[in-house]
Amino acid sequence: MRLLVARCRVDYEGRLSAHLPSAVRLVMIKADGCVAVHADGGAYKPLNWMNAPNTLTESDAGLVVTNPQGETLHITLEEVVDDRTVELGEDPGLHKDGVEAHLQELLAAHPDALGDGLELVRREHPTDIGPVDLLCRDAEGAAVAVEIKRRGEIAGVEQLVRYLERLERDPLLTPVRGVLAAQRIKPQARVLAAERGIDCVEVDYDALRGRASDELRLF
Amino acid sequence: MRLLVARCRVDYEGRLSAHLPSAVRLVMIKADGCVAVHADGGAYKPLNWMNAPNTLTESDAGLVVTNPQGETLHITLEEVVDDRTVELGEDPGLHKDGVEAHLQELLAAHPDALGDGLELVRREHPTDIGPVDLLCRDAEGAAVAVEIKRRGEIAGVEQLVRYLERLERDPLLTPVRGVLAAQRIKPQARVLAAERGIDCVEVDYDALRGRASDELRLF
DNA sequence: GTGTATATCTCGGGG
DNA sequence: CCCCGAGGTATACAC
Repeated sequence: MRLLVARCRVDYEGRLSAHLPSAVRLVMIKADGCVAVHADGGAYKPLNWMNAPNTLTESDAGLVVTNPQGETLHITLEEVVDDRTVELGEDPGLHKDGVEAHLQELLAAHPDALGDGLELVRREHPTDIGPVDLLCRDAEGAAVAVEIKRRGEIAGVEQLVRYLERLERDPLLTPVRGVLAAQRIKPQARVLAAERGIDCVEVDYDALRGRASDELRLF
Repeated sequence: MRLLVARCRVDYEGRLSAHLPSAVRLVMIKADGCVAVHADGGAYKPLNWMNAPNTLTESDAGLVVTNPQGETLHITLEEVVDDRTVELGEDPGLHKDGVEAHLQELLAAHPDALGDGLELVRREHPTDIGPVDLLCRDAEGAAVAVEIKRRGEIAGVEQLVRYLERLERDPLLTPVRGVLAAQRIKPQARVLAAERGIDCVEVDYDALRGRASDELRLF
């Protein structure tokens, strides 16, 4: 990784045009060739960048980065403050826990957390516009489609409505009830869900995980 | 800005849990206090980060960053390879051209690009859930609501459907036709738009800009 | 502050 | 390869 601190101007031409007037900034060039120009603030997003794969040419004037789509990033160097290269090596990568996939696993194992007597029919039940997270049957044998989100927002309700439209057309399933399950559901999503006849269930991730490990302990 | 290159382990606890095993990485600490941990590849997104505002405490063991929401980032330092601080100063900021706002300007000036005989009534026509990008009348005097996107996706169709629901309630407007205008429209968005009776128009940004500059040249 | 819409989104998965 | 969905999305802006 090369860390170049310099007074520079930057111009990007591609999906849009973007220009940075002269200032001192950090130019980070990674081993895979990707380039990012950072100011001393503004979260982790760079002011300007070019992802790999690209071709980088350097001259006294500065850097020109071009990618296969014909986008260009021109970095005009006016004064180099610091320029060093460090060896980082391969990164073993990030391990995440607590994303939607885990919530889906837990709810597939414990569908009754979504309603008494609910039983799983299948996960990722396919429709022609994408898979429904969980398809269940309730105690009366009626079909229940479940959309799972970490955070329940309007988009999640609309997604479930689209699935329900499709599922209702299946004579083996109809009528189909809809359930939006999330760790937190926003008030506006609740309002829209109510209008569309969809039930909302807030799920306690830690409690579910606790149930899962309790059961493991029994065996 | 402080650029710390070190063998480290990183643990984030907050909206999810994320862990990085030991490796050499760049820890970037900006003047506003935000922290980003970068590997030597993978575009501009850091492996782990903590945005400002936060509190940063440092010891021999490493860094602990905490934000007001109670999220924590632990960076355990095992071996410091390099550690330097550079002065960057205030950044004059980025100037952009070619985003959705510009497409809206161009289409407001040339509504007939969306359909023969279309005329603009107003931009950003207000409804109680937000403004419609363009409200037009067609050659027969019927109302047309236009939603403009750089890329037409399902969310854009849903957005337009919500606006149409509201506009239809206005006796001076109803019936209202919907048009989704974008530089590119994805297949799934087309399918949903067709079901909802919404027209799709792909717009050539460069051609529109050419028309605009042609007209300037006439005067 | 919440809510809404955008983004050169990035990133990963599936066909 | 493209399409699609998720994200600790981040960011700007209106209310």
